[in-house]
Amino acid sequence: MPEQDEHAFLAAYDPRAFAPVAVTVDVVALTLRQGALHVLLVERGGPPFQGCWALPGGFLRAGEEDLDTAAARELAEETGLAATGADAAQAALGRVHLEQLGTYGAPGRDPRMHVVSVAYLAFAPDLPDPQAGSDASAAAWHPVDPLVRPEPPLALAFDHARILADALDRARAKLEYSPLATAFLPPVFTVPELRAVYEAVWDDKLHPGNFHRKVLSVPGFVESTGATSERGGTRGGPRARTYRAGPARHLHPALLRPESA
Amino acid sequence: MPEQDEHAFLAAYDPRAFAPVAVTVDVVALTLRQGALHVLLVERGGPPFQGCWALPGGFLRAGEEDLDTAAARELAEETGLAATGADAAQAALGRVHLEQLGTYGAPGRDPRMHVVSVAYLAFAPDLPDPQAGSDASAAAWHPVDPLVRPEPPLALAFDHARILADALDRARAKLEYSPLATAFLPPVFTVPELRAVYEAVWDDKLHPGNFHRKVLSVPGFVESTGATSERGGTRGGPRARTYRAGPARHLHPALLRPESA
DNA sequence: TGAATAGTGTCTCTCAGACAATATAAC
DNA sequence: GTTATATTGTCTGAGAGACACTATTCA
Repeated sequence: MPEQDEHAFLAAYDPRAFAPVAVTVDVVALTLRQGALHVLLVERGGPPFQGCWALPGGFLRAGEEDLDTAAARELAEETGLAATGADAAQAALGRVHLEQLGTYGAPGRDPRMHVVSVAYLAFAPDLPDPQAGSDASAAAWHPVDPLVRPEPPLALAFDHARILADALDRARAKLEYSPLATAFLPPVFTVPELRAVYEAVWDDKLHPGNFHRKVLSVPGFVESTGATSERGGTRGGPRARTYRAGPARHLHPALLRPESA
Repeated sequence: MPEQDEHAFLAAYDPRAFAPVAVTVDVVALTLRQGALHVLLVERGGPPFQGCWALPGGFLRAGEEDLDTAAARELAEETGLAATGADAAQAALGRVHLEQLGTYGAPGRDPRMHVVSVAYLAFAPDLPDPQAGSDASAAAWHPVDPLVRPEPPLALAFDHARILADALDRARAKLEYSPLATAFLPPVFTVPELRAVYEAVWDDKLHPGNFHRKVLSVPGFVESTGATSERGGTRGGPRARTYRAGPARHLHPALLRPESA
């Protein structure tokens, strides 16, 4: 029997006879701050990649938790919001949308051992800065834009730049056919605020009039509250009507991205 | 320090101190046979779920291979096509489209230990039956339709019924905006054959005239060969022109599913 | 008062789908 | 010949995008 086949034979019947594999869960948490897309990063305290920024994440608690649970736990821990106990922070975390992005398992992606990372994508409303003193004392929200340039001024650890790029692709695509843009906003919002989300994620200007008509024409996307915003725009203009997220899980018809050739 | 926190502390610094996690790669291989969608299943030779049918898969070779590589290896092994060495089989395998579907890691999904499975989705042209005598002597193509009924006559092992359902959702969605329907067909095909793929996967009748015009209007979807098929339809009709898959990776505009409300 | 913005109206172009028509090949 | 199918043509309605217009609010 060739060595390769014997290798496979043993592995198929006793995984413990094999080199160990570690499973981690990493989270790409996206939020909007001052109109710009931000991602949550933590600074690594030890090698490898000491001093580099990385996506928050950690090892799966084997035998205890599902992948989704682990992702939610990591996000709560690293934002420091779980520790504060503040009602507002808890409520904000409760509205976070979390979904699986993909799994990365190239043998050399972690120099210490073979690590398989399950990446999650989180859409969050504007969350406060992570609290100092928690596990995530070296965590902060970073603007996404400089991180994805050809010459990023800040190199991410491991293959996290690739994971971030995949996350942005997914986020941009999801805005087209799902109502997840509302996950970036408070429970009550205006159509211009919703348009700002699309413009920030797609990095493109949208036609205000056409966007407004299109959003209201999609069944179940938004529901009117009957009220209007407290103030008009910062540079003038009438008060906008306010809306809540509607029950639709898919947008029909979709809001297609301009120039998406 | 509470026990839970100490647990996390140890896990963060030495995964080997933790309960082990196994990583497997499972493949949902879909093909068309006699106009119906089929999935590749293997019969389990030992407990748990002895005698049940399951998706082909196996343990990741830690330190040796990437997830994509493992999925391709499993598919080749379990179809038995890798072992035959037949040129036609090799060529068929080379045209298979393989993409990551998702990762499943609930603690109880395998009764023996915590197993995290990375599921892959494969679109294949009509492949021959798996060869007896190989590792996959108990492998066979099964029609998908009975497996997804409310009362399936054949219960799949583990959570593989759920994985199969997710795979079908993904496949149906991907036909809309990607040219992957051509992955179910030989290199040269006709528009009616392509329509048969859509009808089988979507389980719906499409309007022949409109489908034909729509396919030809999407830039880069198909390229004319200039030739026509050898024979007309089995029940009459003129010979159809033949086409190759074009260079487009995304369909613009998309081929929307009927009634996709 | 002036500038910017919310929201609506209108027009055009594209595309999806229904239906019809013609030519070709199996039986 | 009869029937089924491939392919093209035509019509209608929905929706996307461009542009224009009015009303409202900030500075």
